This record gives sequence, C-alpha cells and structure tokens, in this order.
Amino acid sequence: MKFTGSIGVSDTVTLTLPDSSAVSARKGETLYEVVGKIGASLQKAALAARLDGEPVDLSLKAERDAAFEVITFDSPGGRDLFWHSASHLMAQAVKRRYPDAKFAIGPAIEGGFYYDIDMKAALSPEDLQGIEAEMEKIVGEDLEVRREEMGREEAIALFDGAGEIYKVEMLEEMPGDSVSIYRQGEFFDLCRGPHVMRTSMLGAFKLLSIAGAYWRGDEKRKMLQRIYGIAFPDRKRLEAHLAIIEEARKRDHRKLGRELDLFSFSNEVGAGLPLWHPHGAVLRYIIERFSTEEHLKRGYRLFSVPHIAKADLYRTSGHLDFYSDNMYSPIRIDEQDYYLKPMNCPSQIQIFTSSIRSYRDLPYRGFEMGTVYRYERSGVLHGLTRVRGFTQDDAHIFCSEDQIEDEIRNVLDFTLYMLDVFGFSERNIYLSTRPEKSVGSDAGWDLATSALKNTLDSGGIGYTVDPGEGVFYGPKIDIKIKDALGREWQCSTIQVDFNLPERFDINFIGRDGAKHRPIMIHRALLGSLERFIGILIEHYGGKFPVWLAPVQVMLINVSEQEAAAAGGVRQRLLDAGLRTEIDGRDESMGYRVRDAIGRRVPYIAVIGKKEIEEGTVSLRKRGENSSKPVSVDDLIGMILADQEAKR
RNA sequence: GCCCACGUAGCUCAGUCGGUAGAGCAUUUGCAUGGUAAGCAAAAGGUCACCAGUUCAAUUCUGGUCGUGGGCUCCA
Repeated sequence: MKFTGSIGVSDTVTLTLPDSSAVSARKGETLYEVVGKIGASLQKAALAARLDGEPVDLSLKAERDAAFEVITFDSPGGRDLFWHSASHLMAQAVKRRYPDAKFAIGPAIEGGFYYDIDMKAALSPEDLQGIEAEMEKIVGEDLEVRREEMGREEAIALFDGAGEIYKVEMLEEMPGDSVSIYRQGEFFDLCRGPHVMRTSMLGAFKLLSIAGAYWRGDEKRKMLQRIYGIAFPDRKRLEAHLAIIEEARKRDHRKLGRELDLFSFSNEVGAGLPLWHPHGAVLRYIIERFSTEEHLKRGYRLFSVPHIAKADLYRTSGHLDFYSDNMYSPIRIDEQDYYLKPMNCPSQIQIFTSSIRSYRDLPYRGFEMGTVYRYERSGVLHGLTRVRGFTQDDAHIFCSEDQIEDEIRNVLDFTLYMLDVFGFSERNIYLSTRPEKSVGSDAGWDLATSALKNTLDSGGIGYTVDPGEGVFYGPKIDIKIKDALGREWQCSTIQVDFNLPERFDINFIGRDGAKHRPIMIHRALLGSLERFIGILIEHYGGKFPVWLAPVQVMLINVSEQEAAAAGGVRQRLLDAGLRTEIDGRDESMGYRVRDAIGRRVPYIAVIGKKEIEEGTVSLRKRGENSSKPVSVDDLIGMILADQEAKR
C-alpha cells in the first residue's frame, strides 16, 4: 500500500491516504505523526522534512496497513499529544534522577500536563530545575519514541518487574487483552498514545509547580507528588505563554484587593472571613442594591432572616443529617442548641408557612441577601472565592407543578441578564443530577431533573451533565465563570426541590379548596457576593465600569488655593449621587494623577485657577493621557450617561 | 483535612552558616506652591507570626499552633 504526497517548506503538505481521502498541513507547521499507525520510514521522512526544510517524496511503502493522521501542535488534539509526550519526557528525567520513583498517571490537561509520582524524596521547588536539566539532556539525545503492542499479561509482568505498582493496578482493571506501551531510550510507559516521534521534537518546556494529589483522587489513599508543567514547540511560544500567566497573576483579586484597598483578612478575625474596606464595601453595596432592585422589578418579595436558628429547624430540613460536615458547632442558648445558618432556605420557608397561602399567591418569590456560614476545610480557602462566611443573592420560589418550567425559564433569563450586565459572556452551564447522599423519592428527582433539562433544551442552551453533583434535596443547573487564571468557579445555581416542601409540610390552598404541596426553586444568580466580586475584580483587572467604580471621580486641586473650590465641586457631584473624592494632599500634581490612575479611577478632574474662573474642571478619562476642560454640569451629565450604559 | 512551600516594617523584598536587623515604596514632619504617570530632605516605624524545646545566647536549629500560597479532596 502506498501513501503519496510531498512535504516541503515551500509547500502545503498533502498526503493521500489509501482510501483516497487526503490530509494536509500548512508549511512551517511541525508534524507529529501518530506513531504506530504509520510506518517508520514515513516517520523518518516527515521528521527529516521538519529538520531540513527540504521537500521529501512521501511515496513510501507503509509498513502497516492503516490510515494515519497528521497532527500539528495547533490541530485538534495536537496540544494534548504534545503535552502528554512532555509528561513522558518528564517522567523519564525523574526516573533517572530518582530511581525509586513509581509513576501513577500523567495526562495532558487544559493548561499543560502533570505526572503523579510516588517516591521517597519529597520534592521541593528547587528540585524542578534539576529535572528540567535532565529533560533537556534527553531532548538532546534525540531518542526515538516507539510504540509497542503487547498482551495484557505480558505488560503486567513487565511493569511488575519494574516495581510499577500503580501501572500494574491500572492494567489489572483494564478491559481487553492487548495494550500499548511507549519506549524512549531506557524509559517505557503504559500509554494509549499518540506521541511525538522523537524527544527532540519537544522544543521548550517549563515545570511549573509541585503539589500533592491522592492516588485515584481518593483522600483515603496514598498522597502522591504531582509535578505540573507546560511545553511548546519553541522557546518563543513558551515565553509568550509564561507572560500570559504572569499577566493573569497581576489581576489576581487578592493582589488587587490589597492594592485597591477593597478588602482584607485578619488573623485576629479568622481565616476565610473577609473584611470589607470602604471601597470594597461600597462596591458590594452597589451590587446588592442593583440586585435587590432587579428582583423587586421581577415581582420578588424581600425576606430577611436571622443568622442563627434552632437545631430542630435543621433536623426537619435534613441539614443536620446531610450537611453537618459543613455546619459549625452549635451555640447553647437556654438549654437549646442553635446553629449558624449554613443555608437560608429553612428559615425562609418559615415566612411562607407563617400564614395560609392560596394558589393565587403562587408563584411566591422571596428574595434575600442572605449571609450563611459554612465550614470549609482550611486548605480550600482561597481569597474571596472560597470563604467561610458569605452572602448569597438567594431566593426561594414556591410554585405549583405546572409553573415550574416557566419559573425556571424566568430564573435562567434573569441569571443570564445579570451575568451579561456584569460582563461575563463566557460561561459554562452544567446540569447536576442526584448525588449519593440525598433525600426524596426517585419520582420526585426525575420530575425535578427533567424540568431543568426541558427548560435548557427548549431554550436551546448548551450544557454538560454533571452526574451526582446535585444538592441533597434536589438537582440543579449551575453556571460557572472563569477567574483570571482560567479556574472555573460556580456562581449561579438553580435548584428544583420537591423534598423540603414535604419535610416542612408546606401547603397552599388550591382552586379546589384542598391543600396542595408547592414545589420550591432555590436559586442564587451571582452565587455569593464574595466569590462574585472576587471574580469581578479579576474580570475587569480592577478597572471597574463607571457604575461599579468605588470612586468614580477623583478631584485634584492644583494648589491649596483651590481647596475650597474643589470642595464645592465635590459637593455638587455628591449631590448628583456620584462617588467623589478629593486628593488634596501636599504632593505634586503628577504624583496625585499617577496615584489616581493606579487606583483605576475612571474620571480624574483637575481644578486650578483657570478652571475656577471658567467654572470647569480639567477632565482626564481613564485610559486617555490627555485632558480637556468640561463644565461641572457636563461632567455630571457625562458620568450619569456612562453609568446608565452599564457595561 | 492531606502533600509541598512559605510567614522579616503598612506593601514588595534583602539579610543573619545562632550573638535581637536593612532597602525601596507608603506614613509623618519640614522645605518647595506645583498644570496631568513619582519635587527635595529628614524622621518615625519591627517581641523577625505565636508557643514550647535545644543552647551561655534563637528571628535563625527542632517540635507544635495560627496564617498564607500551589494543588488534592470538597464546594457558592
């Protein structure tokens, strides 16, 4: 069988396959043929073409009958192939330096690759350099990467002989009789492939961090050492990638939170308990106010409930049985146990049941900025995005069964509207189904799950199913958005619940005069203010749109002679509802302008002699490096208009 | 909670192979009265996270606690 085609630097590569389909790659791209599915001579030819840039005749005999693919770094699956090859390279280097190392799994992931390793020596960050040096050496050795197929038993014997207990465990659980391994030099690994053809193709790499990871992700099993890394075909792309990571770090909300004086944590107050400083608190207030108003516009009623409640409430709700791991120890008051509330629902339900409800009251939508306290293990706390006390924009909708889908649709629209307003257009939607630890009948769960699913389907909204990720009382739709470093965070959640109405014996009087059981929809759109603001800070890199900016206008009086005038302008702006500060410090103007720019203030207004005479300010907008005179009235009008434009 | 790393001035970080510490920025004061990304000078500021242990002596070594970072597990 023959492949025909040619590879050349001045050409597009086209390879005609036996079934007469053709594949092609643009010139200058590196080719990674699928090792094992292509003959060795063809591999060599392709490699030679890459190395020498000379046209090569590919009218070569295949050693094996098979279709093959041309994969470049940027083609689908190319990165995975490349990164997985890099993880083999890393494993080989580790093995050379630490002969007792045993390997678990080493896949490509979204931003690179890792390998989980079991070995005696505890790696520290400095050790990574040594491993990198060894990797460079192996790249220089230009080892051929060869695929071998063998029987499963044979493979077990091979890995068992090498002491690779994790590979043996994986092999024993694998279906099928035959497996593939990849060899490069003295190193071999169990692997499905594909890989690059030679180690020299792994142009540029960097080991990023080491971390602990449980074998099989099970916290009861052994903790292995995981090394994370990234690789690219050339140095330039690696540098560019590292620069992006560095750029993202600058937007980290924990860093910006300090720089912009938005929030802090105090050792005295406790881990995971954020303290909102004036600029952060006002940002939070703006979001709360906006959210509350939007809820009122949509027919929600306001709720407000206390931060603690008696144990019985959480016994009835099931929280003590299903959620106690996340609840704090009780507080003893007059011989009774009280708990800090981990969720708002049980308390809010008491408002619904405080009087007899009619079908005319449904859907009954109750909204609250509800603060909850949840125990989070110390190691999971993370800035504002994972805390122990947080405020949810929480609402519970009590409705009849035939209202569910409409209500879900409303909530979904509302959610997407809110995310849009805050500029989050990139989001991933998940449908989470019944978890192991849960209450209620299968029928209820099915009904609730299909209600969510139908709404998504009929809205043509793409989503991923997250099996077993629902809450103990019901399934949910989760919407996740990303932080600066690409980590996904769950914010919005919409949950359908047949169980709490049952447990609390919630009723409404139907048209027929009989009692009926409502269904509850739990939902939080922004999720928690803390997490949401954390991501918001990163999303905007601290450059909040005008309507959110903690300080909208910074007034700078040129000298002390203009201090009174600046005070007068400030009052006019404050009267118009604009958040305005004066920097009247005894510093040079350049210094104060620079400072205001550093604070990402959207409008910097300078007042000097000239401006006082003309009744103007000298306005410099964020992102511009020139200023122009504007009357105070025009300034107010301009800011109000920008504020109205939201995004 | 687990693995690894870390904790020095408000911030960013030096430093002490065991003899109680330094810079820049920020702060305060004085001078300069400034026109759009750092004016000049001086001062003040630290139980070297906390608690034990070893030692003549601990910020430095050991252990524990608290906290932080990267992950794992878990989650808004």
